[in-house]
Amino acid sequence: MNATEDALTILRTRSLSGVLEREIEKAILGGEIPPGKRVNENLLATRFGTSRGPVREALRALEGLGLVELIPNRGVFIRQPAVEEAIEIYDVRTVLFGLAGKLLAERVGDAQVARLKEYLEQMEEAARSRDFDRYYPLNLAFHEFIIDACGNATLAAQYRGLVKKLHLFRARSLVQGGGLEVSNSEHREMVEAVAARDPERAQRAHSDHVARAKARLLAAYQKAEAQAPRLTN
Amino acid sequence: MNATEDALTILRTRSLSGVLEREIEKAILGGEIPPGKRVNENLLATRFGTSRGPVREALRALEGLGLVELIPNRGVFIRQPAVEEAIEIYDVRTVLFGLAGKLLAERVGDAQVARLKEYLEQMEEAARSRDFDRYYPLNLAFHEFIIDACGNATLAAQYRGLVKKLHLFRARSLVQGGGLEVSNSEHREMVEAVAARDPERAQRAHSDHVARAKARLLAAYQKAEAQAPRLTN
DNA sequence: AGATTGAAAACTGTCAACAGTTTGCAGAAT
DNA sequence: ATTCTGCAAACTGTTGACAGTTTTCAATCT
Repeated sequence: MNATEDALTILRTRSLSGVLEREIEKAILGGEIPPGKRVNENLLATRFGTSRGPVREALRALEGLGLVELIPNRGVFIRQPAVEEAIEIYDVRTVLFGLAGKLLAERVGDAQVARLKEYLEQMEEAARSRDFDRYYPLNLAFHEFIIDACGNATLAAQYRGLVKKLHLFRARSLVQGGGLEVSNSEHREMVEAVAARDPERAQRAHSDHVARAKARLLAAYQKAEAQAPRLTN
Repeated sequence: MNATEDALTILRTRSLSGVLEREIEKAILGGEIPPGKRVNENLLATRFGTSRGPVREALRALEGLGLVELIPNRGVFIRQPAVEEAIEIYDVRTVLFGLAGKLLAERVGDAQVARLKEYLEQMEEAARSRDFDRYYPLNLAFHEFIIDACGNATLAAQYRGLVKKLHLFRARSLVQGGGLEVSNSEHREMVEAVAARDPERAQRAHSDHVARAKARLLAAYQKAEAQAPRLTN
């Protein structure tokens, strides 16, 4: 039953170019194809065992997501956001995440609050033991949970698109700058505001969290720039 | 010179599928292809004198914009947002436009303030004389100006995408509900806050403006629903 | 040696055709 | 009369090939 069900769902939701889109996106975000580089349609086609048609369709979809850029007669290139664009993205993320916090506080259920507190405790424990490898995926899941639970699919889609673009930022290693404890005290305030069902406070807590992350990124970036100016070219 | 320049720029920025994308988008937003209807690839291809390849690429791009939906083996369908999605979009627009107002207040120049006041006066005049046909494009240009002048291209792209989606909302005639004078007093507060270079006040004024537009839409929608429930199915 | 030119190779843009699926319809069975 | 069945038409998904452009590289010239 499992096998047939799988086959059915696969066939129903297939669309070669759809699969290709996800697969190519994975290759791009995984850094397999370095930013700035041209994407070779033939290479991708042979790699996935298809013709160039579906590959081109997938690339056009990725262009809409802002992950690649299409230059006529030269091909598609992996986009490479400059600092300015990263800042733009952070500003937009700030208000989007704030809205997510507000909406969540308006509709959150007890079970969801429990989940949030669970995440919080696990992250605090990971932070105490300086276990970054454990902290990072928890942090990701925590934010994903909020974005999903706020109940606005439009917001979720836009937010996820921004995060993907941010992954192409060349100095994205700096995005993590800021330390675990600092970030976690902000998480606590977010959860408390949501648990109190206080939309306004939750909105402020959530947007402040991203705004501070932007400030941390900027500080780390300027520091790195001073040490190795070549990074910024 | 004009002709050669035109030809050059056309050739440089060409890409048949890019042109097709804009053209098909125009056909969709213009209501030529009604929401919910399937788009016939062959028809579009013959209409524009191309083969189906570029048409398919353009449709995949439009799918990314959220204007059409792709169902495997059945084709692409014009999306038809429900009220719930329209509400979602308004909520996101609210915070995006608020951010635009804040950013604008932080960076606005005297010339831009003058332009804003110009728009305001023209709109007020049109409102006084109940000239809706003159008011509507002015209102559109006013909002476009703010979105462009705020200096955040990421925000502008997202905002424009949302507005396009809203055009597919079946009861979009209701979007205009609310009256010219009400809306214009809100415009005045927005411009004054920006002119005062008060980011916080500008953010509130701008987001309140969209939030009130959402409320007006909802009121008009529920009223229409009570009169003709079939609209809501 | 370095710059320049020209041809070949590689790659993108587009097309027409074929395979497989869905849809519409006519005829048969109930 | 209505439902079911099976066939035909229409349409989507995908492919391979061809045309035109860009890139690479070697031979030539300064």
